[in-house]
Order: sequence, then structure tokens, then C-alpha cells
Amino acid sequence: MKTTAHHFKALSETIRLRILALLIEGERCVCDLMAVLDLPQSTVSRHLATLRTAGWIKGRRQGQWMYYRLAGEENPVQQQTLVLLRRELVALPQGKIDQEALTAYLATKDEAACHS
Amino acid sequence: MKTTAHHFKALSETIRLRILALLIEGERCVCDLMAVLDLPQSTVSRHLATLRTAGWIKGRRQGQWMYYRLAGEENPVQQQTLVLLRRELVALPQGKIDQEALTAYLATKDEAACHS
DNA sequence: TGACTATATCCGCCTATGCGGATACATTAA
DNA sequence: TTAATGTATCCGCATAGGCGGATATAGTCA
Repeated sequence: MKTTAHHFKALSETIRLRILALLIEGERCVCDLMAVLDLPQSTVSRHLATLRTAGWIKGRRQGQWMYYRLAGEENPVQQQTLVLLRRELVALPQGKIDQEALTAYLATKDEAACHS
Repeated sequence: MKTTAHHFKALSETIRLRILALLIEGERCVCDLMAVLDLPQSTVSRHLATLRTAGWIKGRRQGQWMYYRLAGEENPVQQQTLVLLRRELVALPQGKIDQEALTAYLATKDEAACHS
């Protein structure tokens, strides 16, 4: 039960929910997330570590960049919770704002940068 | 999104998950929960308040006693999360232990006490 | 190799939150 | 009303966890 509590604790912060929402449409590199969230690199990285430790996301290194994507396939409760979250988060105001910010950022992003 | 984070924060402690598990089969008074959890009355009451504030449970006063039951009907995500939790929590070791402790306690409980 | 970029982790600081005894409030019964 | 019981809230204390600059690590490129 401690594990279950740990899973939910990772979802108990707005920033981490925003990160999950940004990963719904596919994997993102840390620089994308930093740009949209407008937070220091160390803060973003720490929240990503929290989500990863709790099993909600997985990271993949490609060159200098780390790409994160939604995970939780191993745990049925997590998997189904993600189904609920996918529906919920994109519908919330902040979810929409972030999604638009992401789209705008990707449009201006240098093609030579980490293209996800 | 702050609200969603708040909902999950309430599920981020083992004790509160244990309380939810104990309410799965129906409403319980605070004294029942205290007996099973073996925690001070103030501690149990505080966690109940946390769950109530987050919308996971509802309380009903009957005489001197307060009876709590699962809630969350208003919020679709909460409602569906409860469905997942019902399946999950009773299957966990602590859930089974608490359920047995509850059964044992109810068997020895004075008939004159708050009979739930 | 050395310079550069991206990310992770460390650190001290600060706030949030849990703890449980003490107290306040609510209800019942005599 | 007074006493007794059940529950909620208050209080000071201790710990967990967030913050973001500084530093360490990992990878790339020249």
C-alpha cells in the first residue's frame, strides 16, 4: 500500500500534472518542457525524476538529449489512471494553455535543435 | 489542475488509503476506524478531514457518532479512481489485514455501542 | 584532448504537512 | 444543568519535500 501511496504522491503537484499533460501526445525532451513550463532546469529535472521514480514516465537518451514519455504499463492501476488523466488534463484550462505554448514553441524552434 | 493535484495528494498517505479500504464495504464510525488502525483519535479524525475536504468521503452524524462513507460521485475522475482503488486496495496485504481486524473487532463489539 | 551543451544531482533554505496530547464542541442521559 | 462520551480542532514540534543556484556528469564536436 506504501507503493500505491507513493504513486499518488507523485501526482500531488500541479507542475507534475502539467508535465504529464505535455507528454500525452508523445515524448518530449527536457528543453521543450523547460520552455513551456518556464521553470529552471534543475526544477524541471527534479520533477521528472519524481515522476520517473514513481513509474509514471520513462526516459530515453538520444545523444545529449533526454526524451521522456508516459509509462506505467506494468501497473494496472497506474495504466488505468493514466487513461483517466489523458481525458482530464487536456480539458483543464492549464492543460490547454500549455498545449498551445508547446505548439507555439515547437513552431519557432530551430530545426537543428533536438527535434522531437 | 490544482484541484486534481489536491485530490491525489489526499491519496498520498498509507493511512488514508487504509481508511478508504475500510470504507469499501460500507460506512463506518470513527470508533471502528480507530480500533482497526490503532491510532490516536486526533490522528484518525485529521485524516478523515483530509479525505473529506478532498471529496473522497462523506460524513453523516447520527447521535454522538459520525459515520463516514466513500463519496466522489460528483467528479468523474474521482469516481473512476475509486473503482480502481476498490479493486486494488482489498488485494493488498495491508488491506486484507485491516479487513480481518475489522471483522474481529466488530464481532467483539458491544451491541449497545454504535452499531454500524 | 578541451570547449561546449544538455541533464542530473547536491546544497542550504524555507514552507507544508504529519504527529499526538490538550482542548473545544456536540450529543446524550441522568 | 451536570456528567459522560464521541468527534473535531488547536498547538508546538519534527520531518518531508519544494525551491533554484551551484556543481557534477554525460555526450558532442572540433
